[in-house]
Amino acid sequence: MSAAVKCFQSNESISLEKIAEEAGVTRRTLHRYFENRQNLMESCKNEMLESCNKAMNEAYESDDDQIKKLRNMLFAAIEQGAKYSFIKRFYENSSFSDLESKNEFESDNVKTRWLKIIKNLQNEKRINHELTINWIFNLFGSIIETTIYAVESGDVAKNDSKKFAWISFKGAIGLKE
Amino acid sequence: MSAAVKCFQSNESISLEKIAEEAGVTRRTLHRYFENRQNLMESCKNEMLESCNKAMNEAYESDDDQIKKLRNMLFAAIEQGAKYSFIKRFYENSSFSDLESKNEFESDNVKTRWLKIIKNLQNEKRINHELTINWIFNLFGSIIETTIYAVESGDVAKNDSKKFAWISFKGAIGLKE
DNA sequence: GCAATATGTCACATTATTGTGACATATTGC
DNA sequence: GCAATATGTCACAATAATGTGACATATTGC
Repeated sequence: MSAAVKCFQSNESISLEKIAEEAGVTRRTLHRYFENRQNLMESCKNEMLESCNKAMNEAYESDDDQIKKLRNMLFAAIEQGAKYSFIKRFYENSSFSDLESKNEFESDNVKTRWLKIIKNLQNEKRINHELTINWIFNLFGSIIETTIYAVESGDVAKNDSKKFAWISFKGAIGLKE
Repeated sequence: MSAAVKCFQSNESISLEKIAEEAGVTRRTLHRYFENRQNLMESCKNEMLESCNKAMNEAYESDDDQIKKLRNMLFAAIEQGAKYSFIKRFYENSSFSDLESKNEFESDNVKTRWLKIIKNLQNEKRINHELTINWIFNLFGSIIETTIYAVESGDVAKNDSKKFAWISFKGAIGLKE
């Protein structure tokens, strides 16, 4: 599955042959574990979603301070790397949209927690009042993806990446610490 | 070509049949103008690149103030919409990478101008000194794409979008006006 | 209206991908 | 070591996408 996620990253309609090769098995073996492409994607989705949710929930619970919760959720998502990118594209890309949606409950839980933080900060006038929550949500995801891409492509040193992401996200929403 | 760009947006390996349908012609007609998929992509790339370069160069020249130049370049890119997204993915996505690279000179010109602004602002200590130029470059592209996506998906009102993008980009790089 | 050009329709060969069956060969657990 | 399980190899059918030729039908420019 991680081979598949890696492959889907580069090209969403990559052949199963390539995925099998990346995984170090034959296509025949791949077919033994996953009936078809749809099924493989579904499995990847469920696995990666679970992993992302777990990481972000742990990040949420890692601290009592709201801003540290938020920062740690950002860091957790970045650390998920390809898994996060896969899930993100899943929920916004039409070509993935013919798959069923399970695990929504858990995912909603993460999103609900995240939204609660942002709403609180907004009420406390600690973030720019001109921006909408929807915008901030998109921005959050976008900065995560940018960070993952920047590290993966070698544009930015891995050590710097999380720091940069947090500085930029804070600034982008005008967060006063 | 605009039909193709629109289609490639949703799914990079969409069938030529679908593209023809979107364009309101037969696949046979599509084949009369473009030898093959590669050729169609190449043509799209050249057309969209020219359009983006033109818009961003005009934006650069639209004002004498550096910050307004930068802001207008951001706005111009956002207005390019699908064209910009296509070009952006072109230069970062491996699945596009088997195409030739023409028009690089013009593109470099835009990038050179953009970099000059950022370097100046950095020298004048008007942007966050912790961030690298590479990071800022990635961020710039990322905020543009987020904006285009947010408008297209209806998450953010078209009127607000450019304002949000500028507020967020300014904040993300710590720009002091 | 007529010639030139553009597009549509249909048929066809080619190719890549997919999914599966049958059987051989590794690999594992005990 | 031996049985059970996992994987590999090969063959094959089914499908979808692609590119092209031949000819019919619109559409355009003058």
